[in-house]
Amino acid sequence: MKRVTIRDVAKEAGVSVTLVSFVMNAKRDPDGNLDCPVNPETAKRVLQVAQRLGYRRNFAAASLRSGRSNTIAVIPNDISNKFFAGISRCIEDKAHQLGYTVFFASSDENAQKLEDVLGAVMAHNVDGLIVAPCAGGDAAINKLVDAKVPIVLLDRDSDQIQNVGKVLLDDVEAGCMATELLVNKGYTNIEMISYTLGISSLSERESGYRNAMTKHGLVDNIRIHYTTYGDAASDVEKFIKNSIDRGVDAFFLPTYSLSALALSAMKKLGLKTPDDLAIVGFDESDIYSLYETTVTHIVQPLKELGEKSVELLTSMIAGNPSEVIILKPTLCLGGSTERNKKSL
Amino acid sequence: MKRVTIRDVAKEAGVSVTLVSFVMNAKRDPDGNLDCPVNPETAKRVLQVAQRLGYRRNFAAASLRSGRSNTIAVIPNDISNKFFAGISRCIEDKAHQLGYTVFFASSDENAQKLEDVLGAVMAHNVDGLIVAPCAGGDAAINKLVDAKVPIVLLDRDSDQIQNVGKVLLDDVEAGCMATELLVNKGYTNIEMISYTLGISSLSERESGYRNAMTKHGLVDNIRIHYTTYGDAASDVEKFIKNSIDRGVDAFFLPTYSLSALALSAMKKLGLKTPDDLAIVGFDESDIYSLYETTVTHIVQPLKELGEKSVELLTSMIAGNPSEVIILKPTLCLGGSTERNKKSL
DNA sequence: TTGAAAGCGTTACCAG
DNA sequence: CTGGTAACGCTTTCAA
Repeated sequence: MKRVTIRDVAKEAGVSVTLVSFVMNAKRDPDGNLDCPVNPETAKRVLQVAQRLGYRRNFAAASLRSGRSNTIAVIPNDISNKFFAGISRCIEDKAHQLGYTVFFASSDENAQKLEDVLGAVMAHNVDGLIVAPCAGGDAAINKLVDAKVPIVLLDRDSDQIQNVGKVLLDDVEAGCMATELLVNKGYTNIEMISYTLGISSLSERESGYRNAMTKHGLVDNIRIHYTTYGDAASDVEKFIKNSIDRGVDAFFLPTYSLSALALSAMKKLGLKTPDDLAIVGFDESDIYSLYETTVTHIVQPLKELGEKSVELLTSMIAGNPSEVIILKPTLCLGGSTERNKKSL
Repeated sequence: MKRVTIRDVAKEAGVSVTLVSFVMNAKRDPDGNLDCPVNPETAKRVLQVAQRLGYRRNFAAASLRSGRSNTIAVIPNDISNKFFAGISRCIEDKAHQLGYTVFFASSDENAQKLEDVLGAVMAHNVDGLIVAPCAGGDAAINKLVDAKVPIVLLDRDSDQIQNVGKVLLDDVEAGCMATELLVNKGYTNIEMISYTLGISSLSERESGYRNAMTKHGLVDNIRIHYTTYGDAASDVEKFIKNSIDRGVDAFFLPTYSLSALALSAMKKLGLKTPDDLAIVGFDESDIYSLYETTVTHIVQPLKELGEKSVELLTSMIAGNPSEVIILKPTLCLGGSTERNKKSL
């Protein structure tokens, strides 16, 4: 079961390896014709022979020679988290469609691990990277930027990193949207819980919250509680418990995990939404519709985020300049922000 | 910014490329010493030079020459679904730890797409595959088995595929466990909803249900409703609605998505668990603890499934024989099966 | 313990 | 339009 090489095809078709290489690399133009300097007759014969022999290009050899690998790497903090799992699927589909195969590796919000996996994927000659930078990871990423590796930052920005493509959510708008909805529904004592992760998406959602509160004359009520992944479960419960005594009437949770923890804490504490506390959550999940009262939440355009990042990256790989793409969040209304109404 | 090659290192260290290659491929033995036929002094010098020059192996070249790539591919039906997203993370961590980089690609329960992505990853010389076979995908997988590609079947079995490793859940036991719990709690009119997917995990969970019902003299109450991904939402609601009239008192849902749909339908229909209907769901999710009544569910050992599959695959890549590993599910009790009790 | 040299399968370059 | 041939960077004999 020896591997069929370009040489076997060439011999069988009675042409040179060069011809075969041309044909195999040719793209079909809109008319379905091969776009290469080869006699169509010959090309067709080569194609048939290749098909018959079961030839498949050896990417390792092609990569070694050409420097390109038709491979990209996607590095989120955790591929199993809801947001990235969804987006990864969109990335994968788009990449496959464009002829790329994709490596996935999680950085774990850990700069050292990020550097590790960057090293690992670069050793495989990936043509480009889609990365969600974690705190402290700027240096490692910049090293690759300097080495001219095409990179797209996804979901998180970093002003320490220049000359890369960016596909981001308008996080300020997201925070603003959530807060203003609450204000418009009559809530005033609105607080927020966030992680001390040092990533742009969170800090911008916080800015959005602050801006909106300030704009509506609620600057004195601004309060953001901070926690970490490890302590989140107990911290969130504590924050919520204490807040009730202080007369807080609404919480904005800027990530899915914080939203789930908040709902869980409320259930445990016997608090109801919206009666005891209004809630605006983040990202999509079954829990928002299955919770006793449906939960209002901010929705990110996953499909677009994923597809745009692949499109931008491949465009950069092809030599085009980097771009910054900012996508808009949308709001999905639930009962958790409907003051004085019992909702579905 | 030219790439540092083994030659550069050799020249700089004043040794031959062979030596450098030896050193770079040597594994550290338990004492931390390099396990290769090279003078320790020389080895150390080479290592230092490599470090200083920032050398990193070019896997494309290594792969071309050696036939190995230090790459594996993981092909679930959908990397964004809850179960596979979780397991992918475990696979990724273990693979990284063993020095492998991993491609992910979804088959979409589509035999043609499976064949596509198999072709794509094989062209990249992956050393082995972890696959969750979809209906009709046996032929494509068998072609690779015949080509001696090490393969581990994960989560789903197929008796059409021989000579591969397998890491599976004891799905019969899972179905049995769920059913017997319900029987022991006093439920007798227990039904099940499943997909017509033609995959082993589902059909074995059905067998478990049937076995348990039969064993407890409830053979006449056996009833499995079938649906498809596309129609699931409306079908599940219909099944549940009709079942109430027939006096059904419990449902076993053998996947996460069916569980979520069932809970959603019940909410919509104003049915309560366990009062109107007892529920046993599948896989882990926040919804089971956040639902009005906590939901009893079957838990798969994700971490073990992921890690074992990587360990088995790498062992097979190293030339060891294939194995079949069957892991046991566990039960997580909630209020949804507590007849006549109002639970947390 | 060390080194020279032969490829691995492609693509890129240069001729015809 | 077509074909020869030299790399690409590494691993792997084989010899010293």
